Amino acid sequence: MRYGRRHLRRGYGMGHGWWQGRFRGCGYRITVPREEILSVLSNTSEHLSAEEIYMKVHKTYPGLGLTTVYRTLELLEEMGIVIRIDAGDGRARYELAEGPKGRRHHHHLICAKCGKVIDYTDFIEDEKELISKTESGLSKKYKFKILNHEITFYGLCDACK
Amino acid sequence: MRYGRRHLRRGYGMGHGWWQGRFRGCGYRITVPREEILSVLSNTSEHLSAEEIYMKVHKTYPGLGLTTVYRTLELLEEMGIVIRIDAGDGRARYELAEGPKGRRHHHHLICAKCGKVIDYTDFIEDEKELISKTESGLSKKYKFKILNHEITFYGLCDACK
DNA sequence: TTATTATTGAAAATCATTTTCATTATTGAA
DNA sequence: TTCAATAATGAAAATGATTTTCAATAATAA
Ligand SMILES: [Mn+2]
Ligand SMILES: [Mn+2]
Ligand SMILES: [Zn+2]
Ligand SMILES: [Zn+2]
Repeated sequence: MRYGRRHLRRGYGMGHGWWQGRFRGCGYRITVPREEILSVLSNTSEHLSAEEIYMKVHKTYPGLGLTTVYRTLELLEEMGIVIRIDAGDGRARYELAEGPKGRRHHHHLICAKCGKVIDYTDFIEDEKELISKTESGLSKKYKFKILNHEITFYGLCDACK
Repeated sequence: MRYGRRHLRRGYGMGHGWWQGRFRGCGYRITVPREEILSVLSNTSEHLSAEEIYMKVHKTYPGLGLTTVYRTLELLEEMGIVIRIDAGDGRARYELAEGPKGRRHHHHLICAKCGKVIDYTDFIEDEKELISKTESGLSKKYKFKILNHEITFYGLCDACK
C-alpha cells in the first residue's frame, strides 16, 4: 500500500486543514486518503455519493479503495463533519456539514425524477421561529431529545418537468 | 398458487374497500395479496417495513411471497396510497398516505438510535403558513415544481436517551 | 365457461454497503 | 532518526434489502 504523499497538493497551508485538529483530538490519524476525501468534499457544491467521491479522488490518487471512502464518510458523519442525505435513489449522498468551515444551515429540494439535490437557504429566518417553537413543544410532549431537523421539498426540477 | 379466498375476513363490507375503485380505474386487478397488505396497513399505526408487513400477513395468509409485498408497496406508492419513509436504517418503512381513508397530514420524529418513528400533527397550522410561503418562493426561484414536503426531527426517543 | 393476460411466488440476480484479514502507514517514544 | 505499537488501508468476500426472471395461476371480460 503506497501512499505517495510527495506530490499531492493540499489547501490550508501544507497539510494543516481545519479538520486536522479535530482528528488529533479524537485520536484519529491524519492520512492521505482522508485528506483527499475531505479535499473533494471541500471543493464541490454538489451532493456526491460514495462512488462519485471515489472516482474523483481516484484521478489524482488511484491507490484509494472504495472501502476506505465508505469508512471515512462514516467516520466524518459520526464526527459531525459531513451530513448524509438520502435522495430516495438507493444510495447515500454526502456534503460538508454547516459550521465555520462548512456550509451554512440550509435545506433541500429533491427532484423525484433525476435525483438532483438543490440547496436553499431562503426563508431560514421564518423557519427558525417555527422550528424552535415546534421543537420545544415536541420534545416535551413526546419526551424526545431533538438533535436536528430536516425540511425537504420533493418535486420536479426545471429539466425534468 | 392457492389463493384460498374463502375464510379471509375483510373490513369495508365484504371485499369492497375504499381503494378497490381506484384499482379498477387504473386497470389493476383486485387480489387477495393486495387486500391483505392493505388490510395490515389500515389496521396499524406503526411504520412497517416490507418484511414486517410480510410477516403480519403471513399469519393469516401463509401463501404470500415477500416479492409480492415489495411489488404491491411499489404500486401503492406510485398510486399515492402509501408513503415510503426512510428512517436511516437501510430499510424502507410504509404507512397509509393522508386522505379521506388514510391518516391526516403529519410529520415525523425519528429516533437516531432505535429507529422508532413517531407521528406528530402539532403546529400544523403554523407550518402551513411557512410551507406555502416557502413553496411559492422556491418554485419560482429554482423553477422547481414542488409536489410535497417533509419535515423530520431526528433525535433520541424517551427509551433511548 | 373460456380466453386473455395481469399477478404471483420461488429462485436467482443486483447493488450499495459492510466485514474480514493480511499488509502498510502513522505516531509517539526512545 | 529509529522503532514498536497499532490505527488505517485495500482487496476480496459477505451481507442484506430490493429487483428481476420466468413458469404457473388467478382475475376479468366476453
Ligand atoms: Mn445541501
Ligand atoms: Mn407517519
Ligand atoms: Zn430532475
Ligand atoms: Zn429510540
